[in-house]
Amino acid sequence: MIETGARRREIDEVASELFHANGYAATSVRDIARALDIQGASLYAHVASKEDLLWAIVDRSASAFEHAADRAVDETGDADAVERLAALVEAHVEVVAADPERSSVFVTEWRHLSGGRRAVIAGRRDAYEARFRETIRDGVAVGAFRPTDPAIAATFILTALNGIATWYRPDGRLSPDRIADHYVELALRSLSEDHR
Amino acid sequence: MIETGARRREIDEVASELFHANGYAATSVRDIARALDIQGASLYAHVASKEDLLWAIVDRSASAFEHAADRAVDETGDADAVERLAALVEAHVEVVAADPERSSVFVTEWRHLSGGRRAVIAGRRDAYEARFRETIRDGVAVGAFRPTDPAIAATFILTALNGIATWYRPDGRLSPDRIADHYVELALRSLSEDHR
DNA sequence: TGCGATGCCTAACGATCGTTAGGTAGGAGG
DNA sequence: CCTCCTACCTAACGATCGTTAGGCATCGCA
Repeated sequence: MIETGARRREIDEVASELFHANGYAATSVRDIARALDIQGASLYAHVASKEDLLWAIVDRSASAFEHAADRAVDETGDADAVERLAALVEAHVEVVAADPERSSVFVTEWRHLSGGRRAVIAGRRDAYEARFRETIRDGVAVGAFRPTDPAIAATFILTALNGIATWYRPDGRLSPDRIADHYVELALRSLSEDHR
Repeated sequence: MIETGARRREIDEVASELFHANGYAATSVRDIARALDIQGASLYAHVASKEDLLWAIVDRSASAFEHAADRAVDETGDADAVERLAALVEAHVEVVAADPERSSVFVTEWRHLSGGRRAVIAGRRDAYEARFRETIRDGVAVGAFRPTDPAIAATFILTALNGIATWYRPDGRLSPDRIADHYVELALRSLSEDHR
């Protein structure tokens, strides 16, 4: 029975911030408790283990990316691969900007999950990456993108996208919209046909 | 007096592997010692502290990137911005491929350095990123690249490049040369003028 | 008025952390 | 032969780790 109350959500948020700032392994349960002005042991009234905290953050973030990609693909209908890739990139940027801490924890800390959970996340990441890869493959097939290795191109674009989570701050110079516009442009052009 | 003997180099290498695989904070001194078949305390005959180990790895990796970029820029002479950016990207890929563990530790674990050292590395990273940024700015100025925000473009390209360190394995499907070729192509096209 | 949640407390557990102290075995060089 | 040096050992330090046990106050609701 997973707790989902208001207090639990506060705990998740604080944990996200600290895991983002210092990393999962370097953040102690007592660090999280101190940020909430309670004792370390008191956290265990809400959480079964430290790893469960990480799991809650990573699982929710993975779902956010998946749902955003679902929505993006649905909305573009059966448009061409170029538009679908643009929608995927835009959706990804929006998810990151909506919660950069959680997203960055998802991207960088999921390896600290143990065993089965790590495998589950690895699978979901692969599936998510496959959407980009296959959209690129489709675009190459119909001549919308230049002939290139879809796996390399997808990894290139996705690692660039994930990098946003590590540097984006809501109070920074760039609005999420501007970032999304630029990244869509950079990603699409990196696959564009003519050049020079 | 910094030790540079053969044994110390083995220790650095083992530490690189473990910091890459599990992260700095999640790797104990005794983990490193076990991989060397010695006792944890014995490491302190070679190293002053765990953080000094991280520092040695990060400092050497930073120098590798800096020297490679120096060489790349020297060799292209006063060629145009397009060629200089291509040389920078290629050099970066080569450094990563030459020692992926060390590079990935450099990219992901430098925040665990304390105080002054972290600031030093932050500065060197900024300076390195500035080379990309200014090359892009030059290219935009002379019309070799489309008009775009050089800071965003540089970050886009560099985070994609750094991502290589996390997934590249020497025994993988892709040779360093092929990766470099593809990444140069992707990076240059992302900045190219005409499109569609 | 009583009752069960809810939310936090103190105290403590065994394990593990980075690190220090002090000692020993073996090889190189005078 | 003696001495220094390198490389490692055992033992232990105080701190901190994740986690458990058991108790106490406050609240909504019957």
